[in-house]
Amino acid sequence: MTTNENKFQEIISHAKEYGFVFPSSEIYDGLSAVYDYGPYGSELKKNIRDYWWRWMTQMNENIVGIDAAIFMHPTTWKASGHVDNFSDPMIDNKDSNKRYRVDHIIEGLADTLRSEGKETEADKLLAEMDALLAAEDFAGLKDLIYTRNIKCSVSNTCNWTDVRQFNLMFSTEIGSVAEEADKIYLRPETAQGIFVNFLNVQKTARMKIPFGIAQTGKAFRNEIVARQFIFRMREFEQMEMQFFIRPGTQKEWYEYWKEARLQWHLSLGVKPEKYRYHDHVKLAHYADAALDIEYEFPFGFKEVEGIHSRTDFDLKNHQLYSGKKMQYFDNEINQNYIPYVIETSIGLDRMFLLILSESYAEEKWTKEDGTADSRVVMRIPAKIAPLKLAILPLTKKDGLPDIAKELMNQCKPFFRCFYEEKDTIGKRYRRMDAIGTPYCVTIDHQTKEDQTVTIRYRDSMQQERIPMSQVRELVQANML
RNA sequence: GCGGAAGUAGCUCAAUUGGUAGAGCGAUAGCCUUCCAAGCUAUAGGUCGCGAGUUCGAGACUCGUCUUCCGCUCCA
Repeated sequence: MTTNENKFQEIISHAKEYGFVFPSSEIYDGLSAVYDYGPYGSELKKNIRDYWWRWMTQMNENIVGIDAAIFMHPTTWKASGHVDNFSDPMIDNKDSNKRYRVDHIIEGLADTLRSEGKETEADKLLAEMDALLAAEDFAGLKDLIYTRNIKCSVSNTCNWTDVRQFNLMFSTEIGSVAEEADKIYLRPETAQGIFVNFLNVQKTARMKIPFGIAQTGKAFRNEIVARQFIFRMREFEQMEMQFFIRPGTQKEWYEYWKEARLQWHLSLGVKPEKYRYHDHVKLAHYADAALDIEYEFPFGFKEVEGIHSRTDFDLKNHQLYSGKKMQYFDNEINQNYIPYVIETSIGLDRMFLLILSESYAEEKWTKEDGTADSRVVMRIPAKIAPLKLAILPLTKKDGLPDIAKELMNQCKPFFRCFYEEKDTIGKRYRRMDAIGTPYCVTIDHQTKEDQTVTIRYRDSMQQERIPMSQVRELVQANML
């Protein structure tokens, strides 16, 4: 465990030192739990996003993409249930100025009762609380806290404020005059942008059920605690796909996407034993089945992607709130219905962290002359590596840089290349290992005679001589 | 949010009892022309996280504050 924690620290340091991830606004001491992606990080993130996008849309003829706005009509979030469910009643103690979730302090009392053997009393208390929460009876909740004499653990007093709703959605005002009616939210999930466009997409792209709509984009949640580097951030990017299906077929499609999405992860060469499914016991308000695909991060198994069977909850509610029919006419069975939905939702930032965790390695070995040698290598899969190819003239004399630049010009329209003539060749290889460049090509004096170059492979450190004319094809062949 | 720890150059760390802020690595430029880091020369880079206080004098002591990490908490 200790070594894993160290490894996590090393990954974070490495990410900063080599231009993958910086703390946001670092010159102002940073902004808590907000991060910026650097030169190599932004490339890697883009490549992960593109790889997902191609796999979802290009490789599935029945899935199309959209790019919806972050701002949405306020009613969207009433229909989706976020206004009611994405928030928790809170209460503040006036003496200590501490804020608590109401259900937590009441559950705390129930636990105390249980530990005193008063099981039935504890159950009765929780039942009472659930009824009040369901009825949104905030005054009743406050009474409950007072009559049970629940005290603040800091000030040890009962001097409470009223119970208030604390929303986990970020809000802002649209328009230059701040009025209640103009209050809008930053989307807490990208999914709703897909649901409200269901009819537009289905009609314009002439989609037939079953079909999917994919989208990537930023979402915002005002988490009480955001931690663990880029794992839990208040601003994050999702890659989501909503798959619309005939009601009653949700079980089989749920199973299908559960398996298909794991295959996507494995296609990046991640070891299968690092993944596991985690079925949700407590289901969210919209779901009739849900699971997480978890990855073993240095800090334990954590969710990377969620597969949710969302039923017709979202479309049905948008139909209710908007008054627009969110229906599909199915020719095969000659019926109108509101489609059911299977959602696959993956956190791009989490996937990024997964790739860093999986790729980062420190290697040590003994050289032929008996001295120790080592390197830090990022074994990032070639298809998503920030740089694909480094082109290195062995020396900067004898016209070698000219040949190298010629190869550079041949390759750079097709993939990201990097040119470097500074320092010894070994040092340049190490630098490329540290940012995960899968291929290095060296131009030497022999190149001038027979047009061959040395290609060096990052993972094996093996090298071989190939004709310079084959470099582009070789790299491209390994990018898919 | 609570508790604990930490913050000095890009990184890792020094600086005696409170007395002029240093090294290695890295970076940049040049030399060398070398197929797996750590050869030579030079240069740049720091209001010691920030703000007060004590003191003739603070990187060091005191208080506050910010940030990060760990644990708890939270987590659609």
